[in-house]
Amino acid sequence: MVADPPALRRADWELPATATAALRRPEQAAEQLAALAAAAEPGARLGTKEELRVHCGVSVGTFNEALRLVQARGVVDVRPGRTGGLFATRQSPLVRLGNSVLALDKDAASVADAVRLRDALDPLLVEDALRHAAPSDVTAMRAELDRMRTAAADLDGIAFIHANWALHARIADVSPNAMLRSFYLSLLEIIESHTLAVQPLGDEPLPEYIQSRYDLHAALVDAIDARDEPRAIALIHEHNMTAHTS
Amino acid sequence: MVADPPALRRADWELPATATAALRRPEQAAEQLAALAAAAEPGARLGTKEELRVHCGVSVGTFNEALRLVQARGVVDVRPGRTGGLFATRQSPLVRLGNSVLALDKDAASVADAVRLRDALDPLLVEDALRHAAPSDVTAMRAELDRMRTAAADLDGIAFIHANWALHARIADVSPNAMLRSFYLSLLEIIESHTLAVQPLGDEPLPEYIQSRYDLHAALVDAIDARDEPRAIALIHEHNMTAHTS
DNA sequence: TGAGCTAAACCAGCATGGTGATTGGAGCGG
DNA sequence: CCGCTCCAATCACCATGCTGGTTTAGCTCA
Repeated sequence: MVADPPALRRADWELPATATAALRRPEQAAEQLAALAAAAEPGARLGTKEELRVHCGVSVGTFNEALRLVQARGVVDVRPGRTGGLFATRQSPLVRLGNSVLALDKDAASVADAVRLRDALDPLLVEDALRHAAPSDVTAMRAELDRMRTAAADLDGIAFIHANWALHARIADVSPNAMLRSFYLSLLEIIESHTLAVQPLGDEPLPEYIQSRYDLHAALVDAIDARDEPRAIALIHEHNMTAHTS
Repeated sequence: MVADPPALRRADWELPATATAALRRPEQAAEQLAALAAAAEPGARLGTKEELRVHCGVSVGTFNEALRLVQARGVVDVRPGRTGGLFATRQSPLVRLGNSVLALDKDAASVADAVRLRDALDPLLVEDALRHAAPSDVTAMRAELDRMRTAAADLDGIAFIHANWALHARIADVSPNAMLRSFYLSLLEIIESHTLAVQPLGDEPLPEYIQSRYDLHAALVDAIDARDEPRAIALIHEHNMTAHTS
């Protein structure tokens, strides 16, 4: 039995360039660890750091980096002491959701998809706003409404749509559902980062379109303020039927 | 000017136990880096590894771990070469979404919230299924439907609801919208991990309730198969008005 | 038997020093 | 002026060895 010699030079560890590209060693090791953890029962002991480090074939520092990554992903748990080591963690669905979103390809987030999702979630947020909006929340909404009105008067489409998003964000802020809030706000960001200006649906002239959008949102905030649920729901549906931003 | 001495012993680096708890040094350093990156313009050079390592007051290994973390979060970018170093990155909304979900408190995912979200997304998935379902997809759906029927015949509520979820997952699989798919499937997982059995709405006896749920889903798959959009939409709305699982 | 101590096996940091790749500027010859 | 080579800065790994905390198996002893 020969102890394998230390990998002092790069050639000793750098595997053939084919298909290795772009993935650094810590990430490779992290993948191995994640695979190990996924294959094991939750709570199972995977081994000591040293054992697994050797198994991954990396140095201490690199292994610590890999470990930190999988730990951040909530896939493994490290425990000290005599019976310590690495343990597979039961992955909560929420963590899986986070990771699956992170794993999503960058261009997987088409704006059209995001808009569609946002439209589906809008009614929920309006519902929540109806139920939970405090006076201060409504005040914040009206402030954004003012910005929209100013932008509409200036015919500044860019400012208008930004104020519009801000209003929707204010509405979302009211929801007690953290998941919904977080997701909706991110959708808004996705849309915002790809959208340049307002654009009416069909042939309606822009000033009239902006004005009608403003009126609709003002009515929505009024309905929320008045706790007029049917009206608010109707308005948000109209909102999503007539909007078109690109 | 005195060069500060090496921190050879633990007392040299371990700051007073108050308020430090639970956050390891690599995470602390990662926070510092993230703050730096957030304060800077996207693309700005934050400094060399060595400079920032000293700024964070940690050792090389620890700093590398911190670096790997913020890199995984996509907030910084490390570049080699003479003009290399750390650079602030423009964080994509999708990455922010992923991180915000990961940051969500574990108990933030109440089942009720998840159910509400799922119900809001169901119509979108049915729409997508109507548009994109291939014959093989429908076959898969019918297989789950069979499992539901068997479970219904056995009056096995557990098996029934699992088959039901599997059917919904099949429907979701058809959607070309990766974000929607991913999110919906995770919601299903959240619900699944907290739900024990079917429970009818109101006083309807269980066998009849299960039968009616089966009929509804069977009709839905038929409508998808027949590309009968109005009917499918109507069914999914009925689905979400009458369901109650806990 | 049971309470208490010891020591082994872990992990978390630290420091130092080395090889090799990547990058861009500086200098030089044609 | 252009292209070439060379070099300094910087990163990505590697190896080794140290201090000190935590956990528990196992032993001792009343």
